[in-house]
Amino acid sequence: MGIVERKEREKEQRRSEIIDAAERIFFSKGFETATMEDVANEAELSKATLYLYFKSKEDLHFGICARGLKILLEMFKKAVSKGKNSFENLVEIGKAYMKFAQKYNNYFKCMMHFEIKELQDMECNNCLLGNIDDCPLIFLIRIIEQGQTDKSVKTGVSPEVMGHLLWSQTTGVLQMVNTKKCHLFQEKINAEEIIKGHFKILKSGIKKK
Amino acid sequence: MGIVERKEREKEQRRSEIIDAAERIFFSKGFETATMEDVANEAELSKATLYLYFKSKEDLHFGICARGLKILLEMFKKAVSKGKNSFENLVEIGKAYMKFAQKYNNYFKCMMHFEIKELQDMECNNCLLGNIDDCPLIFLIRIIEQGQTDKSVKTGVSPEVMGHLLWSQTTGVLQMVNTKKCHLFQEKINAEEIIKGHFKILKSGIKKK
DNA sequence: TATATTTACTGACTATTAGTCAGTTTTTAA
DNA sequence: TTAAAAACTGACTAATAGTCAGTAAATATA
Repeated sequence: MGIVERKEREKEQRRSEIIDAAERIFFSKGFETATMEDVANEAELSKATLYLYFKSKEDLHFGICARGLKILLEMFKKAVSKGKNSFENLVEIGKAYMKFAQKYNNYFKCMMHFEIKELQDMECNNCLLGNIDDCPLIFLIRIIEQGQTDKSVKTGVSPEVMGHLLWSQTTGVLQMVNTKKCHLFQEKINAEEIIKGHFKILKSGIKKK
Repeated sequence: MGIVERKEREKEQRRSEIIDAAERIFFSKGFETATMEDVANEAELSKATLYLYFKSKEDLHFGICARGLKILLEMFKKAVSKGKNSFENLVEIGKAYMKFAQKYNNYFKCMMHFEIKELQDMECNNCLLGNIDDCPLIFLIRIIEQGQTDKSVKTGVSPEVMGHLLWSQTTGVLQMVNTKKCHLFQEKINAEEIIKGHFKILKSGIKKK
């Protein structure tokens, strides 16, 4: 009977509408300041209803992050069709991550904010990435594997280690650029320049030849 | 009259005792979970008294961070006496940061946690580093300047940009290693290896020659 | 069609905690 | 000895995450 399916669809729909509302509220007011009551009003539901769909504010926060990760993974997938070889694909992935942090900077901030929190409820106690099967980091590692196979990427560091490194280094840079704008302005440093420099360093290192 | 000086000393002392108590509580219970009441009990003062010394929980949190930054700067200063030239000093500074994040991982976490928060009270709305005159990042930039002068460090990227980059890249890596232990274990990756790889990449880049 | 059951939802509640303030105690000055 | 200033606190408020008993709506059953 199709009623069960329809109900499931509607349930998923509600869940999605709540995340929509949460995004509008969280993105405009900030995660700390926004309240579940705010989200409930925005979603035209009672607060208690939110708790039928999300077990905590944290869980709702994670719901938004999951969307962000999905977008990011799609961008990574598109990026790898651009390069001539795996090394260039890595560069493209880097650019994609950069673009994501700019274009979807609300999602990016959301994810950073979630990562650093002392999580209470989540099974996997400390890792956003670990909660998503098909995650950008795993995808990145696969490309590095390919690159080491087709000899376009340096060996000597395992794909897992290199993947975690590129990911965390780039995340660190984007975090600085995205969340510390005022500091950069004080120092009269331009975000573009930072990111250009990041790729430059990653490619050729800091020691003068 | 020495009474004024003594009073000032005692006031500073109290402030310091409160931070001591806050560290014990925050480090053991976590920043979110720990309450001002907990800190007050630990400091054997009333909660209201805490607010005579710190204008908010955030401000107290910042008090702990400031201690961490002070320790880190001292470690940076010690580190630069080790290398033969400025390039090697940079490597030593990197190692020092790494050691700091391990040995004083409570302070490190505290600082990361503070950085990501949506700050309300602080004058400089978004930057921990901007609140400290004599900060590790500025120190790092000075060493890069020296390195570019004595030709041991590559030019082409300004000291400010390179400093921000090395800082944020390394922070990103340490953040991953320090706050996502469980994820690393799942992937069977060792923290040492990550950090070794980080320096390797920073020095020579990722592209196979 | 009438009734029972399951599902979706909510108003009113509790518990917790950051931050405040009027007032007390202690120390210093006159 | 008394007045003034400084250090401190108990008892409070306001805000908000999370709960729960109960209502309303949709679906299944007879």
